Amino acid sequence: MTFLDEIRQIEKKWQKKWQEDQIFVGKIDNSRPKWFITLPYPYASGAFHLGHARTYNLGDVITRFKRQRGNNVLWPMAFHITGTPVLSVSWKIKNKDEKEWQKYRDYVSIYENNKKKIEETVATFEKPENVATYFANKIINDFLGMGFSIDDTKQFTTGDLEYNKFIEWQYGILNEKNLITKGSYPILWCVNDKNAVGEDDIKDGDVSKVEVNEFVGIKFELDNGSFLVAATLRPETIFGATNVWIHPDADYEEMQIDNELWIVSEEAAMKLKEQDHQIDSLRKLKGKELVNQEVVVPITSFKIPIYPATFVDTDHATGVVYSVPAHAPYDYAALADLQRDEETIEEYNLNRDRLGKIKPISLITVKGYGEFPAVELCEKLGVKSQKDREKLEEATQTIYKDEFYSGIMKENTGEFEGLEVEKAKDVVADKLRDNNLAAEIYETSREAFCRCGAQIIVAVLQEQYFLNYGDEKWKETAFKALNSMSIIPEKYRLTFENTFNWLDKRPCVRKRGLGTEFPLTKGEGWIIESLSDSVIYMAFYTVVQIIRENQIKPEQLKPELFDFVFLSKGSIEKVMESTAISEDSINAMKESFEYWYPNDFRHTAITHISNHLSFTIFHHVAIFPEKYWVKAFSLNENLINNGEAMSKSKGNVIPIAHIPEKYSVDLTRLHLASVATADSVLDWREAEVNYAQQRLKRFWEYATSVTSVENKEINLSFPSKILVSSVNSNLKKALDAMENYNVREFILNAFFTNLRSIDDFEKLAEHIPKEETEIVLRKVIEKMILVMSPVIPHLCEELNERMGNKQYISLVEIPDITVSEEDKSYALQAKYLANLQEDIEQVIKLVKSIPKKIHIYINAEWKNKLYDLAKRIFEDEAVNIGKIMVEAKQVSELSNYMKEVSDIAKLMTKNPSIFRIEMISSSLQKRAVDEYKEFLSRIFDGAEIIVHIEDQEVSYDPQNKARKSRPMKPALLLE
RNA sequence: GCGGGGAUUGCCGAGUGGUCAAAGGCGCUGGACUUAGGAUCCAGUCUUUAGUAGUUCGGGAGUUCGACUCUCCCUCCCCGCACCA
Repeated sequence: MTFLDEIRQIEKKWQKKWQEDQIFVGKIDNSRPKWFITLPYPYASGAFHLGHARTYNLGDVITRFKRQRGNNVLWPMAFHITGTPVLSVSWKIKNKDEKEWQKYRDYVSIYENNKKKIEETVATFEKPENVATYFANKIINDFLGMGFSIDDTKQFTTGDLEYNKFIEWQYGILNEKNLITKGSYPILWCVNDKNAVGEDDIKDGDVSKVEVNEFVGIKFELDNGSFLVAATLRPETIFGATNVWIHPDADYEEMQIDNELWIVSEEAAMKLKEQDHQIDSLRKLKGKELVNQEVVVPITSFKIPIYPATFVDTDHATGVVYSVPAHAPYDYAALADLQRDEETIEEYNLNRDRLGKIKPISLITVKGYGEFPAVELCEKLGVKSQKDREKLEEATQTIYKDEFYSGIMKENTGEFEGLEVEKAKDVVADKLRDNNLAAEIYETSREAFCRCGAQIIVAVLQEQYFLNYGDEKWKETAFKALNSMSIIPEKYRLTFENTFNWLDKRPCVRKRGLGTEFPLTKGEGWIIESLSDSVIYMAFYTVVQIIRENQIKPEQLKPELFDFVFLSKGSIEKVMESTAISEDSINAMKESFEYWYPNDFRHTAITHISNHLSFTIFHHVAIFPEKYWVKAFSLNENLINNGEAMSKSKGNVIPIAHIPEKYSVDLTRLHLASVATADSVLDWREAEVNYAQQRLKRFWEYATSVTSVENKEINLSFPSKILVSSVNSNLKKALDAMENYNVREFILNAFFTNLRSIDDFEKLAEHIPKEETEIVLRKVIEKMILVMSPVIPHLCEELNERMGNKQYISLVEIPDITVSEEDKSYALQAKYLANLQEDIEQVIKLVKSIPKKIHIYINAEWKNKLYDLAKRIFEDEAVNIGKIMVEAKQVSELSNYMKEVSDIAKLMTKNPSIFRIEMISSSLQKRAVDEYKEFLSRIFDGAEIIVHIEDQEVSYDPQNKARKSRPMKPALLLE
């Protein structure tokens, strides 16, 4: 059996045991500090992959660590199913959307081999609840299969009726506190379904995003008093309008709109009906009927003609365009076309003279362009006519950008002169609107179609409800909460602050998707938006189990119950009376909430900062008193696979369900948590996983070789002491790292560095009695498995059991580790010897001959004194030889060596870091070398090792090397 | 554009004021084991040298006794920008 096969069995064995004994179920225990961690509940619309595993794995390592440091831990899990994705999946499955079917066949085949079964399962997804149930089950199993120490007894989904009641309560409070406001709001809309659409519902919506664009519809008055409405993204160019373009062959419509008469294209009329206007169609007309009429330009009051142009798209905005040939490439091209198009001039009987006199009107100065940017660019790109769409698009984009960011309004724009285009745009639009010369018109950013085939337009919803995150007091309190929270890593705090500042009104209800009905508009079909229903649900974990166990019905979950349980408002008698829930149940809920809350730690991926996590803070401060605000957010970056983002199309997605067989759980856990810091992108590379596997295997081999060794106290030899001390200080460093939730650092010290210490020790093993090496190894391994069990819990449980312990190591407390002076000294000695060995090796390499004798000259103790002196006086100032000399002269041990002192001082000026090292005394250096002599001799092919101390025991020094010795750096002579 | 993050030795990546020529991995070179190894283990991997010294951490300037680490400018790269989970 291979190593991986062996540990895979072990992993399954322990997961089963943990489950059977329910060891991770959170229960109230007042004897220990509680610690309530949450990770966002998964959205159950598909299988989870390695990227998710990274986040949850980090959460588990931290959770297990906290648990083993004496905390009473609760880590529950629920599932998110509200919102549109699940619904959209069902819809597509039902409608036999082949792409979606294949996607879900792929998902199901992660868990299922039988083809027939796969088809059957996917077929059930035509019901949204089946999608959610199926994947919720799979995901929790995936998680348990990763050994995550989740309490799975407090599960719920956001579709549960009990949860809906909880959300209703929450929105009731938000409404009472006036944090919900009303207004109109533009959204993408399917004309067939009469419903809002999301990215999922739009054809190729995932490939090319569709956005809502806000146009300014400018009203050009006709002689008869009705308005020809031209839509633009650039209202500031109104001063350069030379004429209006109409598609001569297209259909237009005259209509009564909000007490005015407008003429727009037929398509536009249809769209405007959805944009919060009262509309009565009066008559249809062809574009050509308008040609040659005149209109009045708002603000300037110029009279300009209406001309025909075929580039006009009646399905885009209003189908009416005003021409600004100086700054709009299309307009310039169309004008040029028309001016030389005799046939059209004849056909519409255009006034040649007037047409010929139309010249571009420049109104914006832009860096890098002359008077007429559009003319310039058209010539540069070789635009021949208005049919050169591609070139014209490019030119339009370029000019739009350049003028937007660096354009300045010219003197012919009157009061707007000198304004930057970026600002003028809004100011001009405001002026037009204020004078009733313009209206908002919305259009999609590209032509888009719903999956049902119908066109997608922009509709304006009235009576839309918003969460008013812009509310000053709310924001202020949220900042207060943020400031008192831990953000881990701290560097993400700034992102939160930016998000807070930017947050404003946010629509919180929608007409589609699963979710809780909005309590303020019962019966109107408004659903609470699914990010807005997921912000304080951590509180629900604390009571859901009690609700279920006592068979409390959803309708009993009235607001006054939650008021009492969560906010201590009202009296229990009244709550009992109105809800008919028993006193015990109510008290149990209250006790549980008050015990577990607040949420001490919430860990997730950084993508949630700008929405979910920020909302969580906002809603907590709105609902709960300060003592229940979330205490800490911890974040991690994404995961990529061999340098590339994981994606279905690349076929490089690794599902969590495949991890145990493909790698092994503990191997994956170890590698995920140690290969990158939380705040950097983790690149999953097979070669590196392989390395982790080798190290894990090595650890396993060391560990299993000593599980049956009897643990008894013996006298330790020097190498054993070094091992024990370094492992101890490594573990101490590991625990310190965890104080800051630095998991990578933790594992590097607790595992990889320790393993290396053991490797080093093993090299010396043949000089040590076998019994001693085994006992020492066992002692060390025992400590390691305890500290490492949060990371590789399965292997540690197994080793723990093999060592004869009955208790789950996952529940054994990791004690504080102290590093004694002795430990420190051994660590320094070990380092000293390692450096010494390296130095010798280096010299050997250079001389390219094998020495018979190696003389080691250890420095005289006064040099240590000198280093100490320098350390003291030059803490943060430049090394000054004079000062050293003056100070040294006053120290009796140094005053005899002033010549040498000055030599070393020179060295110190050159390299001020040499004296900042940690040192051991020369006698300790000697002792260490003596202890190590035998081993040194062995690695250097039996060379004789002769130790000297400068000024004391120098029996042989033909090259006067002893003088060159420095603390921690003995001089060498090889012969 | 705004906001955030980043640029490290052949590659991937640690490191955030002094034991830094800079962890670890990969790759490469040599060795061990070997009549096989794409397996495993050991060693080496900027230049130079009896353990020294020199030049390096996107480019430029500055702060400091001292900078890969701090400040400013420049160049390039990545991510987010809302109603979507």
